Amino acid sequence: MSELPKYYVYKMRILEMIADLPPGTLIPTERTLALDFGTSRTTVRKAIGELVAEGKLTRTQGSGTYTGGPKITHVRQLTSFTEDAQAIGYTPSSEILEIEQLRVDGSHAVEAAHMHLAPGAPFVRVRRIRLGNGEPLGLETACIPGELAGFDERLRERGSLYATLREDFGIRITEVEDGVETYLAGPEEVRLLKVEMGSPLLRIDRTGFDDDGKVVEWTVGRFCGDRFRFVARTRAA
Amino acid sequence: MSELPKYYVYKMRILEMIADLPPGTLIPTERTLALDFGTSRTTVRKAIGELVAEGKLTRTQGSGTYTGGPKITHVRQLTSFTEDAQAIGYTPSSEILEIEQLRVDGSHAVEAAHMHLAPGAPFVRVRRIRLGNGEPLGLETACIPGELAGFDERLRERGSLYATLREDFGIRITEVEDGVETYLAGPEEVRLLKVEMGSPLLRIDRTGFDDDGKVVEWTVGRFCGDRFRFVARTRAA
DNA sequence: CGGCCAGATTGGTCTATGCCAATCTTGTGC
DNA sequence: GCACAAGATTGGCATAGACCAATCTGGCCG
Repeated sequence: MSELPKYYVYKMRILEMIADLPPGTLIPTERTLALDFGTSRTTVRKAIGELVAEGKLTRTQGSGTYTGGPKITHVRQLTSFTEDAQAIGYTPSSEILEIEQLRVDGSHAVEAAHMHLAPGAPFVRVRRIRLGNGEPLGLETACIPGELAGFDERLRERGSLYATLREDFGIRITEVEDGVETYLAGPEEVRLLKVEMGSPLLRIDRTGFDDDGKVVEWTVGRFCGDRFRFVARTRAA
Repeated sequence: MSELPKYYVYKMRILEMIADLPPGTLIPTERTLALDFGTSRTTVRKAIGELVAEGKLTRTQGSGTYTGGPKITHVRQLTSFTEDAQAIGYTPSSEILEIEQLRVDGSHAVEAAHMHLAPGAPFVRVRRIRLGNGEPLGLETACIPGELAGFDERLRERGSLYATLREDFGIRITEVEDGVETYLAGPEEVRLLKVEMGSPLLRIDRTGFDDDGKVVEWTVGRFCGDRFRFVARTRAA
């Protein structure tokens, strides 16, 4: 017996098989591969499962398993998703799920902590799906402290959160802090982002400050790790 | 039957079980949990597997499954691992695996592309394990274009790559671009970082530029997604 | 020709089971 | 008491098979 697990050996063999295939190519079925390799379907599934998590394959129940495409690179500087996505050359869009004007209560402990808000303080919460070229890339929840009259209509009109804050409400974000960590997809992400249960996501949270160092934005996004790449460029002081 | 997969239901039940437990607490065995839940061990393993990938549990063969600790946050500005890690309050260290003075050949296609080097051009490659408080956090491979005489000794002496480049070789990095994406652990990461096969990692690549915009550093790191959090802070122009 | 339905195909989940490898425990012999 | 070896425990890997759900295909019928 080899030193490596079988499923990992097959993973590498499948990787070779698909290396030169164009994106979207159908590969043999799990049952076929199991027969070819002389192993069980369970083992093949584990191998394919990792390749799916890495974005090299995609599975569709009832249809088959296909090769995947290249990653989309996302440069995030002092701009927003909408603003900088356009500059890179893919078409960004958003689907608004929910806009609410809220007041801090017991169920907003996390938000309140990040924005330094006392119980009862007003804030706006926006939940959106982020799309690139029509494909869902991530799920983003943005919170802005304060009471913003007519925010709903303004945002739907402009499309860009940052532009709306700047143009319509005079809120200027001059410094941001981005945090990135890994996260595994749960039911909500599966449903909205069309990823597999348990596939790794990038959890990106952003805190935006104004000139006075006050927190004027707090956003959490869960982006597909296999379709997304976070880039930050930093200059010397 | 519920709409959610069983393994996901059990994952949540286990999550509740361990919510209030201190880090390092032993939880029941997989076989016990399978009996308690009235399900198979395979299903319990899948549930536990995801919790492990998220860093909430750790498994040790022959010993048992234990609750995990909180994440370490890593702020990365225009500094290096060594330099900024100290500021946060945990003890960073490195274990040098390999230092080589190389020349670009066919096996260095990726490195050559990122550093804009022609075949035959010299560069130094350093492979290190990054530790925080003695625990392995990541695996980093740094490449620096050029022929750096006595680099090996200087680096081992100083410990910090950036300090060595700056103090001993007059190389100043004034701008960096960091990229972050997800990655799954393979055999090498399993061996060196003590993570599970297939667990999600943060793959962080950094390109460093000097005043002239020339690439003077290219680094790739694979950091434990469950122990690591990447933070970038950006100011307005 | 177009629309619809039945069956085949394919991935998704789960079970039951076996053996291996790392670790821990226990007891024996010195 | 201590060291070491044997056995028990625990997670790691793999198998074979079953059933479900989504999808696709092909043929029938209007």
